Amino acid sequence: MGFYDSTNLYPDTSAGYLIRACNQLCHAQLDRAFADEGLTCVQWSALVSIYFGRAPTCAALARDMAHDKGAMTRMIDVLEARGLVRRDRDDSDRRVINLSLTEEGEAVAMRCRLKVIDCWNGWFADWPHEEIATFITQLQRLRTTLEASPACA
Amino acid sequence: MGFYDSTNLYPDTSAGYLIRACNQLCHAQLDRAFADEGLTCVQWSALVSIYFGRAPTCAALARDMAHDKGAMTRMIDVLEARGLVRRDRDDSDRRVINLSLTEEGEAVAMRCRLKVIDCWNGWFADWPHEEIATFITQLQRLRTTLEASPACA
DNA sequence: CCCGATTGACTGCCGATGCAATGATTGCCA
DNA sequence: TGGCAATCATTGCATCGGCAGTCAATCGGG
Repeated sequence: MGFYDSTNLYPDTSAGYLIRACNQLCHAQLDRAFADEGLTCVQWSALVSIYFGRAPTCAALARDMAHDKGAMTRMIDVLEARGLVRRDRDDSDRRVINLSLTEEGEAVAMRCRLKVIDCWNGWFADWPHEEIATFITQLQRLRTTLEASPACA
Repeated sequence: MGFYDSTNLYPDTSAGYLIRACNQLCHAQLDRAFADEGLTCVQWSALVSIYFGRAPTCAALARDMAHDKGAMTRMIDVLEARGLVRRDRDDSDRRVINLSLTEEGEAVAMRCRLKVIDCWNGWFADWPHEEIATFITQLQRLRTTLEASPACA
């Protein structure tokens, strides 16, 4: 019935294993690429999420990035202290603190974005564009599934 | 030339962003699935890598999992203390310590493997098998590229 | 109108991770 | 043969992330 059974799930054929490895390697490389901006890969992701309006608040940002809420608060502390992010309490709902980028925050995020574009174009250099597109679509699909899956047996 | 440019790299279309999200979500779910065995997702990966002979030593295991070498030592400490992993100093090269699973280690790893198979079959339930296969192939390819890429501009 | 449930931000605590340095061992090359 | 580089395991150190708990604000049902 299913794709996997006891005869074909090995480290080298396991989607989870491969995704983990890709994430680790990509993460490490981007961290190095961002070093001269004093940013972390994760911090940059947060800036971009805010920039493109995916996450108006701290809790939404944590959900969007599948990141811990508490850790996110501390991370925004850092980014705010560096003058990259602004916190403004919401008028209609006083629990909420709205996030936005400062001018410098936008500038840094966009500079780093160019670096990321270069990295990925390098890694995808040999791939037909069509194949990249389906790969991205599949990742989106998997992500949606995982978000919807509350637990597994 | 490249696939990405300033007009199409967004959180929702970025491979890195999506891979990170999938990894986080999958990781969290597997951690919960392994809770009754007292194992972490990462610990299980280590057991499996050893089991299938991908990583005879601690350093090789760290490389295979794109994990920190120092952290790996401590992780093996834990697994050894629980009686899941054995350490044996190599005869020919006295620097290296060979790793192997105890009987209980094998048993735990295989029990967890069944859970992982169930999880992934659930997540891939709607996918044609052919599509899953190409997805895995693409992940392998990306992993190889990332391993070979020393740095990026 | 009030009380319980929910949501958002924040904090303390613990374990895990990444980095750098150390000591021991081996291999290589002049 | 002697010394230098590389590799392996290990260990501090600082940081980060996940979990649980707290407080404040909002929402919804009786």
